[in-house]
Amino acid sequence: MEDLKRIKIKELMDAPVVGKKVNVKGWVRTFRSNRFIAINDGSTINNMQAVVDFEAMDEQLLKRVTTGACVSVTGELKESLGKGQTVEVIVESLEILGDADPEKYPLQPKKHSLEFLREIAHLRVRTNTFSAIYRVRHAMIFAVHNFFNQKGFYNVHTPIITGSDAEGAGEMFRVTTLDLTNPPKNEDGTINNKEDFFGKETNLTVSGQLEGETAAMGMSEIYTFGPTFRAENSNTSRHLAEFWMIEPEMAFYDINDNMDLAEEFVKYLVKYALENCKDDLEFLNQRALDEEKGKPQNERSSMSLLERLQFVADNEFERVTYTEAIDILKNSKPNKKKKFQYLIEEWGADLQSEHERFLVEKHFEKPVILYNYPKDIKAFYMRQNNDDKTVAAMDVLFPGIGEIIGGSQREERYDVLKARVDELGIPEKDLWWYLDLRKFGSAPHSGFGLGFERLILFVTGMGNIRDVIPFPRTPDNAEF
RNA sequence: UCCCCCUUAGCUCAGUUGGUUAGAGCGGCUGACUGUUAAUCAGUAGGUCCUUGGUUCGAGCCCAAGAGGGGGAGCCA
Repeated sequence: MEDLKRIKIKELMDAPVVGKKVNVKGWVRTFRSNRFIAINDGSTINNMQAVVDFEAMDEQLLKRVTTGACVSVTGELKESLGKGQTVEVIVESLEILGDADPEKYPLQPKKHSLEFLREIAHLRVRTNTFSAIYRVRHAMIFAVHNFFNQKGFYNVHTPIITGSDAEGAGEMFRVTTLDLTNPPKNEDGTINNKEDFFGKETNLTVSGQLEGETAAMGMSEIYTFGPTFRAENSNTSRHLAEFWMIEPEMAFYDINDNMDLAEEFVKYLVKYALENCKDDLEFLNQRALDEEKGKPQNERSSMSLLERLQFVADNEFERVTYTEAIDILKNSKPNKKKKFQYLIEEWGADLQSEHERFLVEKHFEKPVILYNYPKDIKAFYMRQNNDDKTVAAMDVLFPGIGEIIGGSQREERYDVLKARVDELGIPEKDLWWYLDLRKFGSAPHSGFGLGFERLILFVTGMGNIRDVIPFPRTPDNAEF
């Protein structure tokens, strides 16, 4: 084979130079008519068609061109005679880089269930659906940094191993180097954590917020984007034990500034996807439509994926206080007809997902930001409002997904925060540095957390969060 | 953690009231054809009916326990 530099399929398709000799490497999707090899290299959802003259080629070599095999083809780029593509490579030389035994290779040129593909997560990236999802995921990662960079926010790496167990966002994964079969003990029989690597009990982070706040109290506007770990025994299509979270934290922002930023942020991401992931979103749009064909009419969504994304980009989110939401729910049909599993009786009740869904999907039919929640159902660090009953918390709720963002204005008044910490019995030794922020140059500030995979669920139209991260970690599953 | 559903060929699924040799489509293989688009046509192979135990003359089908998967709830992002 001639020594020709490999070119990506995306490059060839974006700017095809007909008549040029090119080398393409990738994985065989199908080999039709003993003549047409559909090659995909992951640079785009589109395949490059390579045309071989089977009468002039080694039959044994062509036999090895099977679904899943990795090949390198070299030849002239020509306008395609067929209809499905504009250009194709007329193969002069063909090399098999890696065989794939068709009797054993699990992917076939046919539709596979998502459940089956989850079991072969190391190979599912070779399907249109998953490569499309991962390309969109990449675009969203890029867009997150782009958005904040343009706005003058600084990215901060908060620790993944944390020594404070006061974050209160959920069950934590223990990090230890102690010998679990024979751990060092104190005289009273408890484990002696002083012997552990850090000389104390440590865990994987459940949120970078508290550390993020320290950064905001010196750099004004920061954001984190990192892995987050929750050892909750959650078995749903919206929860992962290991996920990625974006947490901006802004000095001098009140709850309204916070909601403005959250809305602007999500809209930016959705618009970015619409503008930069056209091919992939069109494929995912069609995939979702095909999937819905199998569903009864009343379970189908009123808008297609692309329409939904455009709708979110174009329309104001509805902003409703908790108190207003309770009124709406109390007087709603399902509440009066006792259709809710949990009926709304009075102010103070925690909203269940059936209530959130009603507000978002039935009542307003658009994304909703709920804010000013009762303080008793929210975290200790949220700023108490003047009514003495509510805190300046806000949740952004999305159709089909529920809470995509949770945030608040933070309590910046030392006395108020200290009283709340004491009231809840949170040990001050874990939070002394957090309280210090309120002692020295405190400032009103706000922030929120966006669950990255939940955003990807929305943007790709997928239904299960295990399909929008390459290797999902969930209870009882850490395969791969 | 709780509730519900599922597990039959490589994949997606059918399998009647408990009855003789468990089926289809797709995929694989063999051959034909050759400008195809998940190519087409013909033929063909392929089964621990999730596991264990039980009921029965007889279990893919009934019962119990377990494993795996899915949907929903809670928790949350």
